[in-house]
Amino acid sequence: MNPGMDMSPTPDSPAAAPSPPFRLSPLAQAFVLHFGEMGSRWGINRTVGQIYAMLFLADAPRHAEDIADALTLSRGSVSMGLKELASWNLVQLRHVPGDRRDYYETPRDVWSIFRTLVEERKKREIDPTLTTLRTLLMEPATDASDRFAQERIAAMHEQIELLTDWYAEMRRLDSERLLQLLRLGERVVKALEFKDRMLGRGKAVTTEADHGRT
Amino acid sequence: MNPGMDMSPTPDSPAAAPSPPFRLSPLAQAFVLHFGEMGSRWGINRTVGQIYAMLFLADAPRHAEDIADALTLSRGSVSMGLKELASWNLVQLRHVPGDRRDYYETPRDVWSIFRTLVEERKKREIDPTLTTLRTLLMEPATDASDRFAQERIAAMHEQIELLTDWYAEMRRLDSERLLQLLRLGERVVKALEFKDRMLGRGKAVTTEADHGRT
DNA sequence: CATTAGTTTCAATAATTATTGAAATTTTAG
DNA sequence: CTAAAATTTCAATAATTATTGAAACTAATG
Repeated sequence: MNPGMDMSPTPDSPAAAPSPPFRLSPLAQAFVLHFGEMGSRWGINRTVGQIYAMLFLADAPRHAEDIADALTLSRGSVSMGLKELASWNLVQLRHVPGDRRDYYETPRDVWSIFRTLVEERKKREIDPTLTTLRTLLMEPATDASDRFAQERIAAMHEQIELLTDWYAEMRRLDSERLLQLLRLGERVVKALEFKDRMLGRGKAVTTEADHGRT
Repeated sequence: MNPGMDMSPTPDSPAAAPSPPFRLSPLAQAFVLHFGEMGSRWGINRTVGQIYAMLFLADAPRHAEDIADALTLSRGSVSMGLKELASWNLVQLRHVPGDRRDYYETPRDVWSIFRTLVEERKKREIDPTLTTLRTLLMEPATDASDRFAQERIAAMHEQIELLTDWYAEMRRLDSERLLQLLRLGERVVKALEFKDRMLGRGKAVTTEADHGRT
């Protein structure tokens, strides 16, 4: 019922090891290591990446000590890593009857993970910039160079907002419809091209972003 | 014709300061500082973020010393920062007749910047993972737990590939069509919902990702 | 072809960020 | 309420990453 349970180390029974050190298979090991390395590029630290990767592959929830064991991390690191993952909703707490330790697992739907990641990055990487840009646009422009700067800032703001609005729209789709839309990709483009031809608009049409000197 | 040119410092004329230290307006300063701070979240360093921000707002190409001046960075940092931006195609080299220094400016089209950024992140953050996942999927699964792990890896691989394929499709659109598509966002979703209703598929339809225990 | 203005490199150092592990805290069970 | 087990915190330290600036290099000029 509770295979991972480690009973208190009884010194008289040599067979009952204090903690059967949790080992990862070479496959899992490679996966975990990759996520650790990529972590830094994804803006999460190695520890967090590794913990996530291990839980993602696990066929059952794991408790903190298993994780620390398998990844040879300190208990403290694991605790902080799990806390961070939890704050991102990338791990969920589970409990095993008769065991008071916290067990963790990752959401099973890969799409939900992806959504969470995008959402989080938006919050951290885009929203603050949108706020700043808006503030700067309210500022009175004193000279010509500032007026030029504000034009550039306005253009940037507009593009980002367009994207985030679109993202907000897409976020409302459930996983299946999102899939449909992605699979449709090519045909959406074709439809747009067709519409353009029907309206007699040629390739010569350019965006307003082309203004300015050559 | 060439306002930014600083002539060689003639020691006999005291009015000709060796380098009129380039100063940013408070507006530009705030913008530059923000990009510096965000830099770390975007996976670029502060220096690079600041240099880019300054050039983005500039109404004319700037040379390295102007940049070092305005941002109080060392010449070495600016050189390295410009090199990195150039490798990302986020700055372009310009030359002023009669001046042998290199001048830099950013692409004017905000969309092109966005594309470059996405492209770069894909290369650095997604492609290596796709490669790793494929490698791990080729590995023979020895036990049940590895077989389970490979299923999870396969699911992840499939989702990522779907996204990158879609991205490749979208990338082929020119700026105008991309704008159209974004503005269409809501209506694309509506069309999908309509199609579903016509086909008699209700809300009860779930994705295959819902398998597994509650 | 020597001089000079400009650029790049890179080893040293500074700044930042991650990780540990002992101590404090919380939680559960008796 | 107390003891035992588990978790979390946080100051110290390790590891990593960014930045500087002097020296090497490059290219244009007279």
